[in-house]
Amino acid sequence: MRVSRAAKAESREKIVAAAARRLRAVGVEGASVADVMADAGMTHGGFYRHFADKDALVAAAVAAAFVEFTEGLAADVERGDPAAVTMFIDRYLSEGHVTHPEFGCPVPAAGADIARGGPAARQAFGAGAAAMIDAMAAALPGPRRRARAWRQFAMMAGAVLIARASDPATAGEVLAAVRGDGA
Amino acid sequence: MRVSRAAKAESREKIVAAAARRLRAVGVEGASVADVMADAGMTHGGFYRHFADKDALVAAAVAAAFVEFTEGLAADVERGDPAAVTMFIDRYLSEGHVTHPEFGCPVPAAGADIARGGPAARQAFGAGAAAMIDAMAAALPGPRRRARAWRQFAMMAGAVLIARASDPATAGEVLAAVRGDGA
DNA sequence: GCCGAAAGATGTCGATTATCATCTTTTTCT
DNA sequence: AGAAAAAGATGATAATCGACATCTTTCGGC
Repeated sequence: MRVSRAAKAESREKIVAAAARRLRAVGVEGASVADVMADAGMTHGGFYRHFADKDALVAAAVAAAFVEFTEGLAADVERGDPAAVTMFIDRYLSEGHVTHPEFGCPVPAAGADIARGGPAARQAFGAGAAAMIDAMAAALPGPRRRARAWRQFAMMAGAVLIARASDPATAGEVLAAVRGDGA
Repeated sequence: MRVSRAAKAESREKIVAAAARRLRAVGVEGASVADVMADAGMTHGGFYRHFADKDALVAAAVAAAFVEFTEGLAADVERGDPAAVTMFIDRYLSEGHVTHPEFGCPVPAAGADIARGGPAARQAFGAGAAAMIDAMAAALPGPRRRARAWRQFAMMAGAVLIARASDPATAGEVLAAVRGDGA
């Protein structure tokens, strides 16, 4: 059952979107090819018409996850909203982000998995993170914006990672400490 | 071939130490029971004489990994070394730590895996992280030590995670930015 | 309109893994 | 000392997963 060019492109997008979500929810190894294809509304058979192997899918999914998660920030920055970074920080440290990694930042959700993977995924990961820093730095006032954006972002990613992996009391403590930082 | 009580305790320690290392190197799912037992110098058969299931091993290994990684810091703090935190930070952000997760901090190496695991592992993770913050805060001058320790630690963990998962250029940028922070 | 090509379905295969069963051998308790 | 218990070795099992083969059906080039 061959489909049109447009339908194939649509299929690929569905696969990548499904992988981007499932990858953040259950990790790279937990996101089986068959499960991702089922989420995309297909069977596992057609997978290798779109990707050479699972590594290629992971790389594409990481890139898509960064774009999806950064959309809001990028739009606010583009509009010149002076509260763009503050709103992004609040969202990042929100309870919703901690409890729903499948729609969240790829760094705490899949960073360690990507670190163990191939260079293609790491390239996509680094590019996605750098793009996010571009947006943050553009909306930040004062000097040394880029270094300050990296530090702020690293702190948020670490806090969400610790909060997700800890008991509720410890999670609350680290989130409160990082939320309290006015920088 | 039954062994003595002392030998059993020694076996258990070897299993936990091997799991703590392998868990940080290849992740929870990558660290198979058989591999861990082989690292400990045994076959997979005796595993369930020590642990109810793999989750129990992971919880014990996470606790051991925190203790092992925090040993140096805790000793320096105990001795009253004023540079204890500074030395810990330098070690945390060193190239050796980035490239050798098997001996490093459990947060960037296994945090996401623990977040997806059972409550026993999360309890051990939170307790280990809190103990690390105890040591840092005790050696930090000034007010609000505990919150500042959490922020510093979250930033370091996030930076190492990003560095490991990114291309070399991006990794160098985030590490330089976080190293440059005098706090 | 025809024919080669290919997207996706169905099925399979080898490898891996957590867990359990059994057996041997040595320890520990009485 | 003798008997029961158990640590660890060996082996097996059911489930899972990545990857590939094959088949069907439709698309795209002529």
